[in-house]
Amino acid sequence: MKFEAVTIKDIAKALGLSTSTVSRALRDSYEISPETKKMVLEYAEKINYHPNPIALSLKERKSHTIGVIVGEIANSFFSQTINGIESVAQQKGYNVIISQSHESFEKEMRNLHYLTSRSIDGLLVSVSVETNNFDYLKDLHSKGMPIVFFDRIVNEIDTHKVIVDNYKGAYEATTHLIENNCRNIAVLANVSFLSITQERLAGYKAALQDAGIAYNEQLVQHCKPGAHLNDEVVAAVKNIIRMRPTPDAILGLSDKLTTGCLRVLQEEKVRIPEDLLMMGFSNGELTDLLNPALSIIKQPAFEMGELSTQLLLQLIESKRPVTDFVTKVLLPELVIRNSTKKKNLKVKATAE
Amino acid sequence: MKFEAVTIKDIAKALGLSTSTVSRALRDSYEISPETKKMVLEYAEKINYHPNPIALSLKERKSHTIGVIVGEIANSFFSQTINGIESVAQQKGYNVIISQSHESFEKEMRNLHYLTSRSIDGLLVSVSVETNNFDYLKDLHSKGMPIVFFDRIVNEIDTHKVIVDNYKGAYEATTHLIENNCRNIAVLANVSFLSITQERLAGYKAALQDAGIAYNEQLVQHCKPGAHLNDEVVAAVKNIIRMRPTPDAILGLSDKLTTGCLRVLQEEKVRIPEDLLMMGFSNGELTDLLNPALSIIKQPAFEMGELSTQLLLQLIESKRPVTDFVTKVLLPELVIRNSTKKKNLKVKATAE
DNA sequence: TTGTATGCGTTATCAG
DNA sequence: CTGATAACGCATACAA
Repeated sequence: MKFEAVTIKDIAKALGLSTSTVSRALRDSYEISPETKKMVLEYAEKINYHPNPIALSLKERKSHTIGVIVGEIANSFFSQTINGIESVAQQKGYNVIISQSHESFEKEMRNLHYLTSRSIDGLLVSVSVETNNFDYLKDLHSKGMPIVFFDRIVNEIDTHKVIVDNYKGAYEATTHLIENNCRNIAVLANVSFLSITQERLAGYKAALQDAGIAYNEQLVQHCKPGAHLNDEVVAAVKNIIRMRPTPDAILGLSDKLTTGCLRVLQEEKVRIPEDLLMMGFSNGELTDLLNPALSIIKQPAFEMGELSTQLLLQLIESKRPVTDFVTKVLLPELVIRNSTKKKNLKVKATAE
Repeated sequence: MKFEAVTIKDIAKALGLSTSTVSRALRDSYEISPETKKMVLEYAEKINYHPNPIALSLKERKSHTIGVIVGEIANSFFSQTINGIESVAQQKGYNVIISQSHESFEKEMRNLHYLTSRSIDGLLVSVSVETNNFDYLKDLHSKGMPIVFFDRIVNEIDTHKVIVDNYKGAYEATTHLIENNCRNIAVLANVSFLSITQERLAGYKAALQDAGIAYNEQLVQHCKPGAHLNDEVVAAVKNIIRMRPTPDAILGLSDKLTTGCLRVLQEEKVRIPEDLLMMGFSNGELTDLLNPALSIIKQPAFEMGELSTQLLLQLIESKRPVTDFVTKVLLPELVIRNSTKKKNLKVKATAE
């Protein structure tokens, strides 16, 4: 009464052939006569035969499954990335197991253990905001597990990486604010050991420098991730709006920070763009519904998912060990809205 | 050089035992001497043995994998549901394969075929907005595939179902609008064959009736799903705001419809609550950032995911065929904000 | 208490 | 061209 029962053996028995002949016929082997092939194929079709993927996995020592570690599915950036991952994976016959770190290092480790114990063929990783120790990943990688990092990468591990040009995104956003006469641009950042924090901060600094504005460390507020992120953001934004002289703009360096900031500003009745300008990294669908409209730096999340998966599958399926690892850099899209009082201009996202 | 190589055989060889003894020792069988057990367990631990889940699957004829079919991961409601699903599944040692219908019947069918060909143990389904034909699902179910429906259920198939009390949610929201002196309440609905549409519409009608307000069919705008949903919403909302007498409120019967409506209202410069009141079903995180704040009916998505998964695993693991199927009804949470000029009151979500 | 043999579904390696 | 057999890693019925 169990759901699937039809195997190669059934076909063999019904047709008076051996299992090997059937197997070969199904795989369209050259050593099978056209008539036999036709017969087998037709019968298989008729009784709706499908090879058992588990048996195949056991034989091939491949699970056709890749593991994905992200912060949170509910984060728009990640759900868009996952769309990209699934579209490529499914097309190539791979399963995807997603696990969320919820931005906790401990949970990330647990997931990593879980995934590797489930015999996955490869790993797609965006490390949690909290992750500061890469020993386990290093160990995994050195043992031969194919890994591709995306977005929040681990520089110390030599493998394929896919990132957004965070430097450029932050540089352009900052420049845009400067062109709108901002001189005191405050920054809301994550902890500084995260690759994306470093890159975005570097872009910010470079833009200031190129405009001849001195960098003021006081203006950069770091928020520790984790359960208390919200509190951290509240405190940070309050710090910013109480500074003297009052900053004339805020730059949010991540999705969560940007929306968190908006929330606080709204509560504190600070108006955009009347009281200050704001730009931020964000992939949320609703940001364009926010009033006042917020200018954002949007990441090509879907493309990032696609590209990472392509690279990973390539790694998995390559016969020889790969040594020439690449780092792909995607361009973010600057979406300028009326909050910065300029007419709309878009920079399309393209792969480099 | 492959990643995982250590098997029961390795342990057996190293310890001079047979594989069956090792297997039994690892499974803590009563017929193995304590000393042997200890020895095996310690050695297994030492060389970091993990049973090969694929071999187990082949043996047990179980993949320990469940398939999930949802509309879109990027939809907050679904991503929250998936969180619930994964938390239960992972805890019980099950993998989750997610596939998105993107609200297309054809894609849903493709995914269904894909999933069943991957030998999954059970299926968690929320049918796409477009799905009008349940033959394949019926067939699958009749062949013994454990299925649990959640949110958008298929009434004709007799199995466990988990839904939100859509009737009540819509009833209370409508009542709330009526208490705020609305008499002409327009509705933005999905196609009428969807279970959730029917239930929510029924709640709306009942609330009108209980308040002695005549039901006016003209006020209900149905939007066809799919690629042109956005256009449909634009047209529907324009219809609504051009009606005479102008409706004094709009009720959005789904997440997409609600945010879509807000978008159009904003473009058309219709203000909430000055020009009309609005309430809607929504699970988006950002809705509380919207200005003016929108009162919403929020679904207990996480709990729904947890509960559905528990029921499914129960179905999968039960020895005898199950016949006493249940339909669990969860309560939505009404979040009233200042857009409807009443003080905040919350109805907590609880399982029934 | 432990070992031997078998099978889960498939393919690869030999024989014929 | 086709068939028999072994193997993938594990659990278990049966023997010892």
